[in-house]
Formats: sequence, C-alpha cells, structure tokens
Amino acid sequence: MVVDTELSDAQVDRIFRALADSTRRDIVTRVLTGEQSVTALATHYDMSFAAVQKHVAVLEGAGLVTKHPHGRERMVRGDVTAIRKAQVLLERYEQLWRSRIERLDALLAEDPH
Amino acid sequence: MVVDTELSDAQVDRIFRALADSTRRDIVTRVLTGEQSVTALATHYDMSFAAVQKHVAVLEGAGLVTKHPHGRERMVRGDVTAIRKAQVLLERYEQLWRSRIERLDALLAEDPH
DNA sequence: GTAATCTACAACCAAATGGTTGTAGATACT
DNA sequence: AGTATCTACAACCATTTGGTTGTAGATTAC
Repeated sequence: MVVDTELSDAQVDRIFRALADSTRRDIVTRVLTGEQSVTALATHYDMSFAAVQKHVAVLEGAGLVTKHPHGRERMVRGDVTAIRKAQVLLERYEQLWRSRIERLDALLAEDPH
Repeated sequence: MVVDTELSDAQVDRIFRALADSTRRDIVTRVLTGEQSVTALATHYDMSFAAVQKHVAVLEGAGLVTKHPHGRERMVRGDVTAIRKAQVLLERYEQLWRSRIERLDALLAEDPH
C-alpha cells in the first residue's frame, strides 16, 4: 500500500503534538475501535466537556480523527492515515540509524588493529 | 528483537513532544547519521546556540539522543530506542483500526440486505 | 410548545514552550 | 599565562497550551 509521504513540517508537527498527550492518545484508542459522540468520550475523563471538545479538535486538526454529524451528536471516528504517516517518518529514522551502524561495522572490518 | 513496551504516559508524552518540532527532527536525522557537537549542530539553524542547546536537552529528556563528553565538546549521538517505542505504540493503534475494519467486514458479511 | 441534551465558541487564567541575552566554568591553543 | 572556544545555566519575554466557566444554537423528547 502506498502512503503519501509529502508532508509539510507543520503537518508533522501537528501529528506528533496531538499524540503527545495521554488523554488524546486514549481518545484515539477509543475511536479507532468504534466511533463515539463527544459527550460519550467526555464521560471517561476527569475534566469538563469543553476540555474534551478541545482535545478532539486538536486530533481533528492533525487528521487523526474525523467528525460526522448524526442528529445533534457529532460522532468522532479514528482515521489511521496520519498514524501511518508518522510511522513512515519513524521508519526513516530507523533506516538512518541502520546505515550508521553499517558504516561503523565496515570501518571496524577494514581496519582491525 | 524485544522492545520494552512498559512506558509511562509521561515518557510517551516526552517522545512525541520532542518529535513535534522540525528543528528537533532535523537534529535527530543529523545525529543518527553520525555524532556531532552542539556547536556543530547549531551552525545549521537560524537561532542562538542556547536555543539549540535547549532543543538538544528536550531530545535528551525524551531519550532520543545521548550526550558524550569529548574534551570541551559534548558530542550528541542519536539513540533509536525511543523511536522504536514510539513505533510500537503506532503499530498498536494500527492494530486497533484493523480489528474495527474486520468487525465491520464481518457484520456486512453476515447481514447482507 | 417546552424542557432536556448535545455541541460550538468566546473569554479568561496558569503553566509550559521556544526563543532571547548575559554570565561563568572548562578545556584547548599559542 | 593569557586568550579563544565550547558548554551550562539563569533570567527574561511572547506565544501556545490545557484547563475553566458561561452563553447560545440545534436537535430530540415529552
């Protein structure tokens, strides 16, 4: 499966920033399993409804969730696309690290003292 | 290879937060390829040495880099461990998403209208 | 129609973030 | 010895973040 890796710095910032909060990560886990209204989500946390609303907005801005109107409710649904993009970035870092290790190994192999 | 997945919320917060800044991500890419002194890193960015120093400190707090004294310099080296931990988390989210899709597929299969 | 529920959004506040400058300690150079 | 370089760290400042309360609009329930 091909993943679009053309991401602006600002977009990547938003994705990682959104994931840098345990409440938001918990919301992501919940809505990836099944969509939930904002009020339903809010019952799980020891904070105001408005605070949860803001967390959902941050996740939405990062593309980690989408909102779908259903009557007076707004159903929040997890979207795995942004998560994939973050994964691609991390794999790229891992690859850089591997290439360094390989170069170090090569150096040690060609110049044993 | 086994990766320790026992991460405190605060630790995960720090990892993602550290990655939520393009300057810091750029520092990570540089030091994963080969270690560099803080001053050497600072030459690449349009900000004060102290600012770069702070960014390195954030990365260090997240476990993404380590510092090694070498004379009067502090060599900054990339550490892929924290990156792996972040990957494990993202893979977990992806798995949740897959299970939802499977359940949806099962529902559609058993109840065709 | 009225009341209850869900959401949106503004205004406000404390704390954290990302930058600055300045000062001082270690180490290296001549 | 004296100077230049690299780092650490404090103090300060503007902006963002993560929370609050309060008000108002839309939809549902009775």
